[in-house]
Amino acid sequence: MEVHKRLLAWDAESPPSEEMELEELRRGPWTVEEDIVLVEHVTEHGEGRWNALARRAGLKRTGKSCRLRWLNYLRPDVRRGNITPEEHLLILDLHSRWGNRWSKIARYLPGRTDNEIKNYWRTRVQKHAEQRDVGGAARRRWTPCLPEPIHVASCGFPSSSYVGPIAAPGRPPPPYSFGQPEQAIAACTETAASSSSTTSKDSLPTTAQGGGMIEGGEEMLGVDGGGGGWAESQLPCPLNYDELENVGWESEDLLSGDYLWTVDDSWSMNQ
DNA sequence: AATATAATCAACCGCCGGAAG
DNA sequence: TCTTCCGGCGGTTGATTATAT
Repeated sequence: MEVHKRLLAWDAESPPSEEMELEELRRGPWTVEEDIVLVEHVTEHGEGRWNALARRAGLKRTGKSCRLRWLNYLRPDVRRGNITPEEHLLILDLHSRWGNRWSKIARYLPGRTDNEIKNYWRTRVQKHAEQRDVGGAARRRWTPCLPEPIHVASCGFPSSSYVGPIAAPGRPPPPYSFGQPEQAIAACTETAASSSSTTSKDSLPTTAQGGGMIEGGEEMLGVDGGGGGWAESQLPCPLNYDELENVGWESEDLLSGDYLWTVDDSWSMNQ
């Protein structure tokens, strides 16, 4: 709020010149110089009012472009590097609930941007899905299958309605480690509550859990997720990834998607 | 070593909703 | 109440890099 006031005052102090308005906007990759200017101005004046910021900074960029550059690249807390197995599973899980709500999903992955997650999904996850599924039907179905194995892996027990397979053939089942589910749920709820602008609109229906979602695969991949899902207050227990590794579930297995796909394949065979 | 192909990622575009005038 | 502006979001594109032939 304070920042906003400061920006308003800042904007009023020096209105944009006519020449600047007429100048051509730059597009394409950002230069180091532009980055420095943007970082300095955001540091000094704070985020928001991106159009004004772009003008004041003398950047020949749109406000949108500045915002995007800051959020996706220049922001100090942005995390770079490979997606970890934990993040991978979390992305799969959250996507199964909310569909392509990338910004929403990104809130649960500190330091990751919606753009990064979106790219990750399209290039790694979706690609893998296409390779594994030539027919298309299974692709639409696979995502809703994921929450339960993840739920089991992280919480140690299946949800009540789940009837699908848990363990991949030739593998030990994921560990059943009860831990403290109350704490986990509380932690998740807290996270959900602290995420900005969470409205009832964003919380998907709570009717279906686990196996109940399998039938609704088609809708699940659409924007806004469609049918079944969980409310945010029903987010998963934090993934107990260490325990997965302790019983022979390697990071590579999870990241390669083989386990996840095997789950889907097994489920398909049961039908 | 050169070329083709695939994978990755930064950036842009268009739409939508909310705030302000 | 209507209009305009701006920020946010998801989808898409295009450039760059990596890998295969």
